[in-house]
Amino acid sequence: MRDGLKSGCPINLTLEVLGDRWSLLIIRDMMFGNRRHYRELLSQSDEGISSNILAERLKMLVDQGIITKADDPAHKQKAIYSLTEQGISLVPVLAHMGAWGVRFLPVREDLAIRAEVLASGGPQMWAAFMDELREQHLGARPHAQKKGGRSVSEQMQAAFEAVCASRKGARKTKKAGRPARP
Amino acid sequence: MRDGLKSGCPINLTLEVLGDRWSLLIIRDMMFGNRRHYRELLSQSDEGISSNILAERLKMLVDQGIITKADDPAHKQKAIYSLTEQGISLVPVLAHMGAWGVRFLPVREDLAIRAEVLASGGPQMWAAFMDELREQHLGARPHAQKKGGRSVSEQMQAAFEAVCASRKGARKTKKAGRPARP
DNA sequence: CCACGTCACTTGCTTTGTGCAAGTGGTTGC
DNA sequence: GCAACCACTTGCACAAAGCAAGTGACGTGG
Repeated sequence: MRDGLKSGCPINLTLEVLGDRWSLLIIRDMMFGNRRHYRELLSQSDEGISSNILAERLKMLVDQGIITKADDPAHKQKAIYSLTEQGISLVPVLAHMGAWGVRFLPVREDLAIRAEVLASGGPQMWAAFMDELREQHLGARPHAQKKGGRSVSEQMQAAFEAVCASRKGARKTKKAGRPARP
Repeated sequence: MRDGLKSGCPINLTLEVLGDRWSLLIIRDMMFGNRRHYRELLSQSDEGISSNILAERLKMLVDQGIITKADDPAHKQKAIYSLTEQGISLVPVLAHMGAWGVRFLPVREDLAIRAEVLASGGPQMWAAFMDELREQHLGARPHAQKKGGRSVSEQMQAAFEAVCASRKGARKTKKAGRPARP
């Protein structure tokens, strides 16, 4: 079953590519954490991926056309991994998975805030975020106005820091006037 | 990995529940193929799940609150599995995964048509489909008008049969389309 | 009322995949 | 020149997947 496909069903094929414990976490880190190097993905991962698994998955994701690998011009032994359009197209999938996790699973508040922001922003915000990713990963030109001058990543980051601050201050005013999820 | 959570990130938690090769396929069959019994899930699966894996995953999905198990009143030795609201909430995730697969992977035309219909219908159609699932699985009352009198499952089924018919023109039916119960 | 098929699983065993620790050879900064 | 760093690779233990066969409760026809 290495390349022997169990069936041509789109959901099955998607699962054969991404249906393991690590691939989507790597993509998540590249998308939301802006990790572009092997070492960053290895040591800044919240879940502690091991080096052989990371190497194998990166290779597989490159083979599948979900990411690309390029030399870092600033550092000969480093490689830069970038999302392709195919990888960027996973934003809605990850957004929905995050929203589902936030709603039904015991998530940690600070780690959930990005998913909440993204979920509450809806498809419009996802599209804006995908444009930002195209800029960062594909070198595309920005073609959409940023709402209020803040990028989606900045909004997520700000919300994250706000939650961290309010957690630290135990009983601080909640700054976000963001609509709570249903 | 047994119960030890790697992190409280919503995407990671979702993957710990659903990030294996079979769970989402079982849910897909329950959603789109209306398989409600162990035997149906076992023998009508396109991918050929084995009995022990199916039994284990069903137990896990029940534990996670994604499905429920009940006695079949018509047949004492049968059990009926139903999606919970938590399971039904996976419709958008599956819809996006299907759409992604259709766009980027070598799907088989006839198996992809349902995903295409659902993707083109957008969030509105997903909501309608979720209402139909609430009827079938939770015994909820229909509370939305069906567009043109056709349910979403009927629309998907009709599109599937249309594709099968046009393929049959080219000689043979490979994988006989088994009609899902309406 | 009993033989036989069906039901939802279990069990035993082999094959495959995953995860950790340690190691590799090349590169960079001092 | 050499220690630290880089992206991996190797070896080995263990967990999960897969297959075949088995289990006992149940249902059905004669």
